Amino acid sequence: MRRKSGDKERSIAEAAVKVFARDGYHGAKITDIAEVAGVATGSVYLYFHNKESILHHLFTQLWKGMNGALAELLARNDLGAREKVEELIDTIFGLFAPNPSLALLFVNEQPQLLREGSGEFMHYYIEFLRMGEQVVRQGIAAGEFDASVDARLFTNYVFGAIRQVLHQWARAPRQFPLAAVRKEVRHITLHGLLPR
Amino acid sequence: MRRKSGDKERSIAEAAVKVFARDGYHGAKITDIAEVAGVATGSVYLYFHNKESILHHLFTQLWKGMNGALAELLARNDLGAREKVEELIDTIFGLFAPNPSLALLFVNEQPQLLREGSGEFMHYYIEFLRMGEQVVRQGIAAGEFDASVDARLFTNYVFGAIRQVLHQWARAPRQFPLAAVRKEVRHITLHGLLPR
Amino acid sequence: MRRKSGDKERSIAEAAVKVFARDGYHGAKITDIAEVAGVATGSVYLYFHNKESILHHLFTQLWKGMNGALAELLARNDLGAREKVEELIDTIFGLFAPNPSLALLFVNEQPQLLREGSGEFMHYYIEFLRMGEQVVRQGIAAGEFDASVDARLFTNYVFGAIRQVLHQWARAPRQFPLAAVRKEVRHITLHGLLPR
Amino acid sequence: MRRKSGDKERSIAEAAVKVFARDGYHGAKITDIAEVAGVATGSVYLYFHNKESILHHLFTQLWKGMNGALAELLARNDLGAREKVEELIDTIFGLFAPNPSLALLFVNEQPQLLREGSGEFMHYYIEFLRMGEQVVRQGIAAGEFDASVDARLFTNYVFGAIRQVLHQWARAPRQFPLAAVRKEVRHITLHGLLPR
DNA sequence: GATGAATGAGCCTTCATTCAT
DNA sequence: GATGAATGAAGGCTCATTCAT
Repeated sequence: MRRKSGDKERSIAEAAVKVFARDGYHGAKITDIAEVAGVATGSVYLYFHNKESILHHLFTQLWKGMNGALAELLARNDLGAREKVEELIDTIFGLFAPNPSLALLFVNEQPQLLREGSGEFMHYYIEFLRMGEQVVRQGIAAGEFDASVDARLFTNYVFGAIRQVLHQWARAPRQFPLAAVRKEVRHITLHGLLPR
Repeated sequence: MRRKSGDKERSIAEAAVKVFARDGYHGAKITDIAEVAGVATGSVYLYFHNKESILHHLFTQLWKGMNGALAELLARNDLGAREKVEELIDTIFGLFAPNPSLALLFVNEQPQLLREGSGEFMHYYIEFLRMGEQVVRQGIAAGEFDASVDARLFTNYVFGAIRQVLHQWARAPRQFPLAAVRKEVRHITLHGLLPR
Repeated sequence: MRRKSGDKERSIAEAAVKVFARDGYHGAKITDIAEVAGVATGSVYLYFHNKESILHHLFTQLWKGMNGALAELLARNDLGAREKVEELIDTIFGLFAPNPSLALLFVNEQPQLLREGSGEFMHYYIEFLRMGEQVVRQGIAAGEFDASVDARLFTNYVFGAIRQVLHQWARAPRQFPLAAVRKEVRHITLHGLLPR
Repeated sequence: MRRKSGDKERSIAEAAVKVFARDGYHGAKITDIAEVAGVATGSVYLYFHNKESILHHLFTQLWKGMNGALAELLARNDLGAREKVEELIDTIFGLFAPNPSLALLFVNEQPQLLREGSGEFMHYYIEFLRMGEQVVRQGIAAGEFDASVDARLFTNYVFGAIRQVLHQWARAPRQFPLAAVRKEVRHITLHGLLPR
């Protein structure tokens, strides 16, 4: 059985993750991506409109996934707000765990993409944050969370924290074992630095 | 003859902050930096060896400042660990407050620079994190902080959180008034999400 | 797909000979070479690493040819030393005859290249001179040549003489018809200025 | 006593000889010449119109000297044609002997200058060759030289030969001691390669 | 006159994108 | 669809020249 053409698109996308992570978006050459993907340079343009659209495709995929996971979580009635937060942290880590390159890409290039402020992924990103805020608000309303916390700011705060920690892990997976990191993050997020 | 003026170097550096923040390092053109600085293109090269060295200069300055502030804080005997943490957060915000562009530059380009893993600023950056850890450890030893916290991870966590929050502020200073943000960050960092 | 054609490399090389001869190496613009070659600017870099390597390529080719011709000559048993010298002079002229631009390039740029003292062509150049000396020494040993002549110096002397004469010819082929020049050079080289 | 301003012009010219010889005309930077001359960059332009004119000045001086020496020689009645040729060779070597850099400059840059075909020095250069031819013709007429020699070509031939030999000497004065070289050149020029 | 900082035109080179095969 | 050679726009950097001091 021959590979379907969808496979080629996927292999280009996967190659792009690696090369973008390794060389940075601007340092990455289309030719290198094609080589890693095992296709000809020109073939990249059969599946993607241009270099930028590859990056956007990756971020759209990524944020669609994060968004979907959070949406699912939000809908569950069997979990309290705190459990949802814990679950969300686990989900995010789980999403990146198999692919450190993806984490590096995510950490390194997201700021640049935000500068432009456009792209399909923005939709998912913004909604993701909004849903995050909602969880916090629900928790506050239910008395589970500290009422003095600003939901929007807190969401950003945690989001940035997790990104940095993911970055450390992706750069040196041995020094920062993911299981430990994940647990620690949950704890800090919930309890802060002061002792109970 | 005309004397080489420190003013000109500074104005180029300041222009670079603006243009790098606006267009990103790779999108920034030396010609634009020169224009914003009010000098000729070639003059940039009287003060900086090349484009990259401008960026490194800015980050070195930045981290020297952060590092110095933290070193000073660390040396003070009149403050407890918690007060030091609070003070540090204030200091960082204070450092960026007058210059949102600097915050954007800092957030956008630092990941790229870390990928290379070299540069004078790295020294200050690494020591900065190390000193951060030390404050946390002192606090734990003094019983001020939760002993179950991992100092290194926590420092990274907070660092990432602050970066993200700064980013939000720099992109929309009105929506995220700095004073409020700063206070909130102190609170979350210390108490976490759960109510006391 | 389009196949990388040896023709294109050759046409770039030939264009480079013309443009280098006309404008000098430093005055020559890659864009002009590409234009003369009938290719796009960027195509030059598909076949050559950079401007300098084009020049080196040309000189390597040139000296490989000169070297090969002399090596062949040296190996022949059917010729005496005097005949070899005569033949060599003819060969050199024959090599440049179809291409005055090549002679100009050779005369104008060789000194600059020697200043650097590196490059693949140096190997062939040095060996060429060494073989020239050897012919002279053989002639002396066989009693064909004046024993008081210093082989090394003589080789350089004649080499310089021929270069200058070639230069004159290349600048004004009409005024210095090659056949006459060639004959005259043979005569002077062997007999000098004084009458027999 | 203060240095006269003529000194400054001379020191720039001398510096230019060194720097041009070392780096080549195109590789030489005005700033470097100024530095070697011990003056400010801008001062160079008080004495020379531009970079090219420095080179032309040097070559004009050089050829004026060569020209003058030959003119003097030509006018002497006490010497035969052969003695004049010998004397001329000695004169040329004598002119460069104290300054190898000048010889390098002369050898390396003359071809480039001839490409342009203009400049005051051309006048002296052409007349120099013409006088050289005249000596040869006088010698032929007097029965001192081989009548079958073409005066013009011979002059060029010898000129090129001497240039190359000078080049070798200037690059490695030890390996090619000037006195020996000079004597050898006289011999070859007069007698050629064949034994008497 | 002297200085050297400032200028800006110019060119080599890269690489995203195209297109003949 | 697939290929990879070909394209050419764009920009970092140099350095001869100028000019304010």
